[in-house]
Amino acid sequence: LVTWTVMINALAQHGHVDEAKRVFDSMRERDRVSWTAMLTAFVDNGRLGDARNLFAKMPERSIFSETAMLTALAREGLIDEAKNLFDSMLERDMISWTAMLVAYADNKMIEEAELVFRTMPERDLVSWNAMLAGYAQNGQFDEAKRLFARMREKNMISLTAMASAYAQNGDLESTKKIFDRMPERSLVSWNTMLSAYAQTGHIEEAKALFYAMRESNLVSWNTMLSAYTASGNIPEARSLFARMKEWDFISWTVMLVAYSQQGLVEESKQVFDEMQERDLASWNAMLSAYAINGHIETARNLFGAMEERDQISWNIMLCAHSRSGNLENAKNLFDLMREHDLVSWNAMLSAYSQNGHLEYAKSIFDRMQERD
RNA sequence: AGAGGCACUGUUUGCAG
Repeated sequence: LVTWTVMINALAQHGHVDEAKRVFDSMRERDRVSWTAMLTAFVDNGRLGDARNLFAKMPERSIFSETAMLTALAREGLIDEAKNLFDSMLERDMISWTAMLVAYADNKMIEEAELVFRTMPERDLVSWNAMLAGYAQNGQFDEAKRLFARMREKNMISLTAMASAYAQNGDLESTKKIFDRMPERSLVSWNTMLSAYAQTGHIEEAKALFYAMRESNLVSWNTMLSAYTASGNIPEARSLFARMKEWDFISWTVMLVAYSQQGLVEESKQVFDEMQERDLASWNAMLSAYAINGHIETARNLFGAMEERDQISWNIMLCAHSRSGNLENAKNLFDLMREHDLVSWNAMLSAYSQNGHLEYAKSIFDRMQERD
């Protein structure tokens, strides 16, 4: 039984989910461990539907399978379902509480995450790290710093998370200070340092670090790629892109955006067309390429052709109309949107002000729930 | 002896910077 379960894990880790499922189906007996192993096999390979079916069919749930399912739901943005599952759990341990914390943080619900962190019965280093990363990833830099200062125990992950928060804030010096003082560094830590150089335009340092790294992965290559594109160095970016062994959505999108930022929409479109598969962010990037380069009609058509749209897609169109002073279109879009975030409100604010409706702009401003 | 939680890269936010 154990051997078979190990097999499922191994197969799933190499992306052979269907093989894993065949092994699972052929097992004479299964225990809770093998059920959970199969569940995470689906989850790790992005098969939420299968994971749900399996979860529904499980003879007995355990805290393991429930936590795994909770995380899977949250990663798909199904935070309400994740919360319901959490509430229905018969027992919860530190891991499931932390999973719930992360579920909120991943869905940008930082206050809820905070509440979980404060109310959970006990916290270990992972919980602290999760809260720290939650702050950092949601742009709550001061909160991150404060929490970091309060931590009585820190490991490599805590240090890397804090370094990353500094990097995001453009504070190269502090990032480097943490990095240099780290007792041990993982590839992720190195990538974080690389990213700090990239974001602050220190190309030479980025390059030196990149080539000095003992090992590198796709994230390192993508980061180096964005170091070049962020500084407008398309030729170097192209050459690096050509030397890459593998590419993911991010690599392609970085190139697409680079062209768009130089006003080279045709080149962006070429990149887009060369992509074998596209995710929503790459569609949005293409949409934005048209929108910010004055091809609003083309953007509109693309928007209409998209199978899936998120808040960002809508904002791109809204901002395009707002920028071009088309108040009516902006307003229509705004009314059609399900949700309005800061970006959408700002776009409307700017549209009204541009058209001389200052008082109305003021009234929008007063109605905004969040401001920055 | 086998299963669940944490860190790194891309897409939207102005006539100011």
